[in-house]
Parts: sequence; C-alpha cells; structure tokens
Amino acid sequence: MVASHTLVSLHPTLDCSHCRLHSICVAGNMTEEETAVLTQAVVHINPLKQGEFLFHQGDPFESLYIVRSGSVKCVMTDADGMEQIVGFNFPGDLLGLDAIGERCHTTSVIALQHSSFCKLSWDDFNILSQKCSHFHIQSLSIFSRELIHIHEMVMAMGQKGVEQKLAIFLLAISQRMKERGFSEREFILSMSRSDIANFLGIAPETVSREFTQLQKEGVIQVDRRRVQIESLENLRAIAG
Amino acid sequence: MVASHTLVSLHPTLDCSHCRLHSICVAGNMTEEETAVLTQAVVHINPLKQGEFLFHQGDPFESLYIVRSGSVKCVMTDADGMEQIVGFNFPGDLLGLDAIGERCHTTSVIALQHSSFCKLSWDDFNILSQKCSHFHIQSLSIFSRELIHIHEMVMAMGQKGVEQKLAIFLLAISQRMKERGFSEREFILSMSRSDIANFLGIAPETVSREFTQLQKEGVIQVDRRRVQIESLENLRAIAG
DNA sequence: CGGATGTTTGATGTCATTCAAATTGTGTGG
DNA sequence: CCACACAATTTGAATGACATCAAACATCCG
Repeated sequence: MVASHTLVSLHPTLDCSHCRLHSICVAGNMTEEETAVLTQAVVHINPLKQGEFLFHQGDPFESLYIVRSGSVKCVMTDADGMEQIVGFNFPGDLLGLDAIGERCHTTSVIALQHSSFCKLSWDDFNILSQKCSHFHIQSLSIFSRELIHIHEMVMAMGQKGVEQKLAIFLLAISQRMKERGFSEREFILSMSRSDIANFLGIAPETVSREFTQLQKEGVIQVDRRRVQIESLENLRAIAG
Repeated sequence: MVASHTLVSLHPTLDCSHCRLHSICVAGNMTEEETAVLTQAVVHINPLKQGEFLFHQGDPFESLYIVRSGSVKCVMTDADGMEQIVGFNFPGDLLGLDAIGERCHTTSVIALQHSSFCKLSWDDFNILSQKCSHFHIQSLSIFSRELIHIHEMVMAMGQKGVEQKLAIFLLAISQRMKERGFSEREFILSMSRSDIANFLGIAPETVSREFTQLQKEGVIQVDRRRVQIESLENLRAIAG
C-alpha cells in the first residue's frame, strides 16, 4: 500500500527521483512529489541470474515489474508446447501488462543475464494511477508503445524476407540502446542466436547465415555477440 | 468534457447502460451511476460505409473509438509502402490505443462493412479513469487483452504452417462471435481473402487453397464468405 | 448484360528450412 | 592453467513448403 502521508522513503537506497532510468520509466513526467509517492510503492526484489524466471506463464497476477538492469525475454508457450518469444525487454521496460485482463500471466519472463527489477503491486499501481495523472498517462503511454513495438514486429514477420527481418531487429536493438544512453553503433546482444531466430520466426541457421551475409556486405561487423553497425544508413535501406 | 453534475443524458437515444455490448465494452463492471457518467462523455459519430476510414495513420490523436456495429481492419503502412493488417475488430472493441504514447495514430482503421462507432475523447477518457476505478481497470483489461491477441498472432506467424494459421484464424473469429452472442459454428467473414492473407502473412492463393483443403478434410464448409465449422474439435486439433 | 473485381485452380520457381557435419566457445574439475 | 565434455554457432547440400505467375471462373454492380 502507498504510504502517502510521508515523503520519507523507507528504503533510503532506493529513490525513483535519482534513478537514471527516470525519464523512460513510469516515473517520466511525474512531479518531485509524485515521484516520492512512487518511491514508497516500489520494491526492489532479489536480482535474477541468467535463465531464471521473473514469473511463469499461468502465475496469478499480483504485480507489475520494471527492468532496472540487465535484460529479459518474454516467452509464450502454447498447448502443443511451441514456444514463441514475443519480446525482449531492457531497463525501464514495464513487464506483466498482458496479465491485467486475465488476472494471470500469459507469458513467462526469463533473465538473459544477471538482471534486477523493481516491483510494483497492482493495488499500488491503481492507487498511483488514481492519485497521479502523470503516472496514469505515462503508464498508458508505455503500454501503447508496447503495442506499437509488437505491431512493427508483426509487420516484419508478415511482409519481409529474412535479411530484412534481421536488419529490422538490429535497428530496434540499436534504437533501444540509444534511448538508454548507450552507443547505437556498437553493442552486445544479450540473447542467443536461437532466441533471435525464434523471435523472428526463422531458423537459427538462417540467422547465422544472414549475420555473415550482412557482414560480407559491409553493413555490420559481428564477433560472437558483439555487433558493430558500420553503416546505419545501409542497414536502414535493407530494412526497407 | 464530462457533465458529471447531471445524470440526465443529453442524447436520450444513447445510453451505455442499455447498450447490448455493455458487458464486453469499457462499461463492463461499472456501476449504474458510473455508466451514466460514461454516457455523458460518449458521442455517436456518423456511420462509415465499407472502405471508409475511421482515422488515418499519422492523424493526431484526439479520441478513442469503440466499434458499435460492423467490423474494421487495422492497417499499418511502413516507409516502403508495405501494408500489414495488424488486427480485425468487432463490436465492443476499443480502437486507437496505439496512439496514446506517440500522440498520433500509427495505424489506419478501415470499415469492412457498414459500421458505426462510439467516440470518447482522450480528455474524457482520462477524467473517467480518474473518477471511476471500474472504468480504469476495465479499460486496462481491454488494453491487456489486445496485447494477448497480438501475442497469439505472433505465435501463429512464427511457429505455424499455413493450415494451422488458417485454423487459428477461424477459431479466433469463432471465439469473438461467441463472445458477442452469435453462433460460434457459422458466421460470415467480413474481410476478403486478401485481407486474411495479408493478416496471416501468406499469399491470397494459399488462403484459397487451404480453405478448400479444410473443406476436403470435412472440418469446415465454405461458401463464399460464409463459413460453417463442422467440427470445432478437429479444427482445434489442426490449430495445435 | 458486361466490365471490373475477387476467388479458385494449376504449373513452375525460389527462398528458407532441414539435416548433417565441422568449428568454435564455455564451463568444470583435475 | 589446461584438458575435456557439452553447448552454441557456423557452414554446406538437399529437400520442401509456400510464393509467384498465369489463366479460368464466379460474383458484384452499374
């Protein structure tokens, strides 16, 4: 529950107003005072190691989570055991939105590396939405952008060839790195080739081939999981 | 703006509490009194004929819309002119959610048949969210289910063969018909073969072939746009 | 009725998958 | 620190699923 009668945080080490993700997180656009209320509601949970689950598909819905550091994949498994990665998430991203309607998680979230999270209970989320219109609008905006991301994903899967898909994927990662203050030209992929393949709906071998193909064309440099984009322009041209 | 000081509707012919979509629309779970406030805010706009636009991609964001009758497709066009249908929507569905974050519509919505809509301005939406916690939660739930739908879509596009895709598509339509009180076994598709093909990321000819294939297998009966599901069980088995 | 549009069906081609093997990377225990 | 086993990635060759091209057919609407 939000302890709105005091602005003094019970967790002095944790303060949303000093968080470097402030602007891209739900706290964006909130006043100093509103942020203090948010700080009261947010809980830091134990960090996860690579491969550990933040929550499982089917778990009852209790809280939303925000990635604080590291990265995760969001996986959906259907009746016949097929797995589909429906998204990768990075610091500042909000997790668990799909569970609101059905009151249980429809995806599993798995850490791709050592990762930490903020936890915000559904009750507190609603109280904050009611109290702080900036929070309300900011969280809806994040929700909305999530929808756009997945729409772009569907566009890529439906309309594009494999080289285009990979280019679009790399540009999306690049964009997210940039938003978070990292280099848009050089980064380490936190997911495996198989994860990328599954996400894009293609075979892992094809991902490999297209990586080397893009390298041959001089658009990127790949070494293991390190990617350097030689020409963003050319990559955009390929993405279409 | 919501005229909350009076519960008497300015549009006597329009009353959310008597709407047959009450339960699946944003009005679901709202109290009688809250519904009255919603009624004040909602505006009925001119109906659209087949092929007409409710809004265009790029239009500034002002309002959300709810399908009252008929059906629409939601289309995204990218830089190189490729079009992707990212969803079909039916009575009770909320439209325009993708525009909240970017303050402009990222998709175009086109009527598949003569269709009518309710309009709810973004300002009123926020006021209602603030005032009525049931409305707030209900709209988030609808938002959340939209995410699940598109995730299921991505699953189908990434993991499944064409026969499965079509089976999944038909089951999704069947489910939506059922939710709206129509037969889940027999319905008229409001979209063309090309629309279905585009949505599923396959060729129109392939849609044709798979329809006849499913018919040969005795799972469905197709006549033009009328579909009869002979065996929901078998169709589910094919969908996987 | 007649042209335009949408749909079905058939023949051929192609891109991505699949299968298989080689290579490299990673973690663990000696 | 090195050797080993296991996992991930890369590369090659063959197959296959779906797309594309082309034409016939049906439907809709004036």
